[in-house]
Amino acid sequence: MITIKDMAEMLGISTTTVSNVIHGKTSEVSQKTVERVEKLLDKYEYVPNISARSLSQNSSKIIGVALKCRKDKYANLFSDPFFGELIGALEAEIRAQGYFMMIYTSNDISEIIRNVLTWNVDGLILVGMLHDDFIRIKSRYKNPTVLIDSYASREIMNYVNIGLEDEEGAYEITRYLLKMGHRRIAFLADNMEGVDYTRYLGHLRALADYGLEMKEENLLIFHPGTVERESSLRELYYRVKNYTAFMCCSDYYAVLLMNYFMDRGIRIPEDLSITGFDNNLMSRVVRPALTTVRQDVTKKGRLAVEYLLKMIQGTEFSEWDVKLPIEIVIRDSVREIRQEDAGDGAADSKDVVEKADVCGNCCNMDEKEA
Amino acid sequence: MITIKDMAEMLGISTTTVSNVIHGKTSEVSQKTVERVEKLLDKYEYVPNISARSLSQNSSKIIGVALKCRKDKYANLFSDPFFGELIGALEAEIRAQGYFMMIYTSNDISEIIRNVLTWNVDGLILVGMLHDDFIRIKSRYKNPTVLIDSYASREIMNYVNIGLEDEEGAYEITRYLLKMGHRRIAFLADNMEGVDYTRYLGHLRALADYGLEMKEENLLIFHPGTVERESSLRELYYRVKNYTAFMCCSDYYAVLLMNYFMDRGIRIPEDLSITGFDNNLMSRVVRPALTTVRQDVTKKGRLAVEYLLKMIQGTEFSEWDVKLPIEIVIRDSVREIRQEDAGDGAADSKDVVEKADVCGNCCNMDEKEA
DNA sequence: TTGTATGCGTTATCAG
DNA sequence: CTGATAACGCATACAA
Repeated sequence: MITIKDMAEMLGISTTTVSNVIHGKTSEVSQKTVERVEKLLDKYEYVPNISARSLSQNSSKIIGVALKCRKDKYANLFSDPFFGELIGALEAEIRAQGYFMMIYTSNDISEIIRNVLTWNVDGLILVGMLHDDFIRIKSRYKNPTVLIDSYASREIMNYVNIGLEDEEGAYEITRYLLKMGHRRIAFLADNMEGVDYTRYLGHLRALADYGLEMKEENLLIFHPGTVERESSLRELYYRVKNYTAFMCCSDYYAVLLMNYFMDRGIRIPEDLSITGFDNNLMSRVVRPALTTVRQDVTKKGRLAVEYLLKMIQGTEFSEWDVKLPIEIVIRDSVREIRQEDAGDGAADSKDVVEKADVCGNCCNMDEKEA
Repeated sequence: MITIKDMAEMLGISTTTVSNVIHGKTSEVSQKTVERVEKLLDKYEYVPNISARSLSQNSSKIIGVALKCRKDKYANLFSDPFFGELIGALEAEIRAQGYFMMIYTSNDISEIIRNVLTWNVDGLILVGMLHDDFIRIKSRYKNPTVLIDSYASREIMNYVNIGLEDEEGAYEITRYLLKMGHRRIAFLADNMEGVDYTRYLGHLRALADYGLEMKEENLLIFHPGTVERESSLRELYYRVKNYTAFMCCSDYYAVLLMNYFMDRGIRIPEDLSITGFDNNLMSRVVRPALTTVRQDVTKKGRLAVEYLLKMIQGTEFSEWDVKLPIEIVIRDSVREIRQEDAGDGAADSKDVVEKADVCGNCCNMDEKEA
């Protein structure tokens, strides 16, 4: 590892000159010197030491990406293809802009804060944070920050969020279910804050349009990492006859349920309709293909990086709330039911046969490692 | 951001003493001073500056993870859940060990080298590199390096690879297909080097056991990123009647093909059997569930980090080649055919109906961004 | 056109 | 027990 100092000594010139050549401040340097330096640069394949540069410039060229994983410690967050896609998009864009990406996944906000400060990252992207988390981080970390999929309240300064028309998406897909004749619809989420809560509001609005109220027994909340448990799935299975449709807050859950139910003889969509949210790889690959809400994850990632860099370069957004459009993707997981059927919905689900589970691993995915 | 110097000044003591307290070298410091320093540490929530530490220690606490993506520039590598799982496992383990992870995905080896050197990473994990790439990297980067899923030749020093019983896996699953009566088996891979080539060898060995030879038309190679193209899929579709089974080198491809074929009326496994490799999320979620080769991705990641840290701590492995065991997972994507049927295999595939593609996005996933 | 000097935050050596 | 000082590699203000 050759350094600027080494080369300066070799050529009998000062480090300043070498540095100037490296940074193309060639107007200040004689042509001869430039050539001599460049020859060495090339010969020894000089690579700058970022730590040193960070220290002297007080800028690290790192973009931190922090994901709060509310799951168990050992669960693998990236099992959900949504996160895989998002991380991939972020990485590509960050690199394309000449920055470096450092990921932190933790359920401990102080750990995230420590990491971000210790690396002196130039900017921070927070995924799926709740209001309080954001406040805590901002109280210690002063550099530009962009949120993805967060719903922090408006009082905060420098609030930039790249989100989705969540309310609209939930509204539209609920309306679709209603239009298809469904009346007893279960709403499944893993929390009642942020994104999921907003989707819940959209769900309510659609119901209201049809003069319906949300019944308590239709609201199914399973904390993150618990839906995958056999006990939860079994519970849902026993309650399935109460509904004609499940509306899930992610494709991940929808696909999980769909397979669990199908493996036990419930026909989708004949006995039960089901919808997802995200339009990720699995929703397209599963059969029957999942009716869901499309979002452009790649664009989400790219926009987040774009805004962040603008902020790093000095642009001030005192408040900015991007909501990417959604789109309903109708595939094959929802059936139309005539209104007179609606009353007894999955009535024929009494025929359900307890079948061997050919998908054992699938249901316990996240428990494997624990 | 308070620094050691700041605190030293406040207390009227030297930075050395503060540093000693921070690192628990408390035997050298009086009890009083320790307390005074700790109070400040706490009050100002001191966080060390890693750049400075890197510089003075010549050790960055960073583990680099480099993925060579041979796909198009804009393709998202993490679409394949295998990589998502692997990255998740690596991240968790690296963090648990008190290190930081920095990811580079690039098809340009020099770029990877530059990044690794510029950050002075303490250790490097290379995923899916070929022999030449490894040599190039090692010629410039001298710190510990662990390979994942590589097949570099044995002459190299400090060669540590965490791999799989690839040959065995391919052998077993091919034998299974043969046992089920299949004789006209297509072998689908995206290259003929490294992992895929080893799997090919296993495939050949199984065929030989049955006194069969590999026919040229049974070897299907599609370069990375090209299988997803409509044209490739269509080509495969037209050739499908020549085979009774497809053996794919990844679940990703298997699932891709399976859905494309099914959407066009080919019944799986009745008309065509299909197998994968990895046992990732999709293989479990798809229907018919995919018969495949199981590997423990989480363990792969954990082992890689484990070995790397041992090397960083000074253990010398002059050569080490871990091959994790595989296991055939029999699900529903392969049917048994009587030997007399084998001759005309997918004969009834002449009934195939060209159906609307309900899975439009799926096939062009990677082209969306291009 | 080139060089000198200084600072960034931390750790380590060695002397008091 | 404590402190002064140098060193890590780079960039920059200021001199020459």
